[in-house]
Amino acid sequence: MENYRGEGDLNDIVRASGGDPLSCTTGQGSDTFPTSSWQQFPSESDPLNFQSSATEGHVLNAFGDPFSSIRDPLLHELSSTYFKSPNSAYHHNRKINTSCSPIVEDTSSFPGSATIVGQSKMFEEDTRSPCNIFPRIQISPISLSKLPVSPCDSPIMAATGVSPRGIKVPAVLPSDMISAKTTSKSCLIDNTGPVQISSPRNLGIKRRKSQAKKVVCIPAPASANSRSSGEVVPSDLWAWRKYGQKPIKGSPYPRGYYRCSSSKGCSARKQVERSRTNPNMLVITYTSEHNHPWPIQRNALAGSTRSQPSKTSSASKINPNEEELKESSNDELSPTNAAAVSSTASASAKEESDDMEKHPEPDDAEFGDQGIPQTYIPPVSMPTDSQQAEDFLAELDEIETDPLNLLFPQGFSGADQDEQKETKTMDPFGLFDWPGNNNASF
DNA sequence: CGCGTTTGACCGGCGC
DNA sequence: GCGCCGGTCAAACGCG
Repeated sequence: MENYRGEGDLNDIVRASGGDPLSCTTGQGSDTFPTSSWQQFPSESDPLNFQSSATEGHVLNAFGDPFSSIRDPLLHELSSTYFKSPNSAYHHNRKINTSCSPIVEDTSSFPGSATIVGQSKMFEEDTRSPCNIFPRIQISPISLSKLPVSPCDSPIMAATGVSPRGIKVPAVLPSDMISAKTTSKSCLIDNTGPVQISSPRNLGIKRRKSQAKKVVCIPAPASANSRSSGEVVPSDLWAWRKYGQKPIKGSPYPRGYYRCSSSKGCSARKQVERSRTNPNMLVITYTSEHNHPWPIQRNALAGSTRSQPSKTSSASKINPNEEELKESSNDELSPTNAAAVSSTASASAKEESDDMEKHPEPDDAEFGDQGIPQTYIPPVSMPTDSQQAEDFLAELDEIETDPLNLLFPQGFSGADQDEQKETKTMDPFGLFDWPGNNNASF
C-alpha cells in the first residue's frame, strides 16, 4: 500500500509519463497555465505532455461532471462555473471563486461553450485564448476492468486510487491517460481487484463502496483565489461544505474533504488535493452521487464555500444574469472562457463503480478499437463554423448519455438518442442555454 | 443567526 | 495484535 500511496498516489496522476509527466507542470511554474501547456491532450504516448502534441484525434472535454460524461451535472457545474454562458439562466450566488479565472478574450468564438467540439479546433481555440487556467479537463469514465495500469503518472487523471487504502483497485486511469502505451509508469496500481473505497467509519460510508468514484484532475486555480489556507478549490455549481482536511502521507499538500451542502441529505462528497508532483494540478475525487438536481441557485442552502468575498460582494445585488456574467468575467470563465477552457483545459476524470462495468462507457466504442487511449475524452470545443458544428454533433452522438443517470437518478438523462444531438437535451436546466445551443447554429 | 471553515480526536481498515 | 493512515465527526470560531 505504501507503494501505492507513494507512487501511485493521486498525486502521481499528474506525473508525466515519461519522466516528467506533466509537462504541463512545467514550464509553468506560475499559477496560471499557459495555454500551450494544456492545450494538448495527451497523445497516446504521453498523455501528460500537453505541450507537445496532440492536436488531433482526441477529443477533449470540458471539465465536466466527473461522474458522467459531458452531460453530467458536474459538467454543468464546471460549465457553469468555468464556462459560464452569458445567456445562462443558471446563476448562483456563490461567492467562491476559483482562483483561476481565466480570462478569455475571445468570446465570440464559442457559442455553446461547454459543448463538445473537435479537438483540433479546440487547440486552435486554446492557442488563442489567453486564459487557460483550467485548461483541459478530461473526464474519463472508464470501467475499472479496462484499466490495466495505474496512471499514476498520468497528469490528468488519476485513478481511483484516491483513497489509498481502500481502493484496491485500481487506479484506474484511462489507459491513455496513463499512457498505457507509455512506458513510464513509475507507479503501477493494482487494478485487479474490485473497486473499494476506503471504508468509513460508519455505515453510510460502507455503502459507498459500491458507489462510483471519480477523479478529476484539473489545473489548480491561481493562488489568488486560494483560501487562506492556501488551498485552492475550484468552484462548481454545487455547494460544498468542507468537513475535514488531512495531511496525506507522502504529499506536501493536505487533502480537503467536502460534502455537498446544496441539499440536505445529499451524500455527494469530494476530496480536493493538489498533486504532489504537480502542484499546479488539482486532483478532485468525487464520491457518491448527488441525490438532487443541481441547485438552481448555488447557495440555495447557503452553502458555498466562502472565499474571496470581496470579489463578488457587489455582485449579489446584481440580477442573476448579470451577476453570473460578472462572475464569469472575473473569477470564472465566461462562456467564451468556457470554451477556451474546454479547449485548453485538460482534466481527466475517472469513475469507479460497478455500474461502469455493467454499462460500458463509450470509451470502448470510441477508442478501444482504434488503439487510442481508452480514456474517454469528451470533445469540448466550440465549433466555429457549420462544418464543425456537424462534427460536433456527430461526436455528441457518440457520447454516452447514461452517466447522467448516475448523477441524476431521478432522471435527466432521459433524452433520447436523437435528441441528444441537440445540446438542449443535454442541458435540462438550461445551463447551456447559450446561443449556440438552442439555435442550430451548429 | 446561519453557514462555512478549521482543527483535533476518533474510528475503522489494511499491512506488517 | 499493533501501528499507520485515511476518512469522518464535532466543537470552536469567523464571517456576512
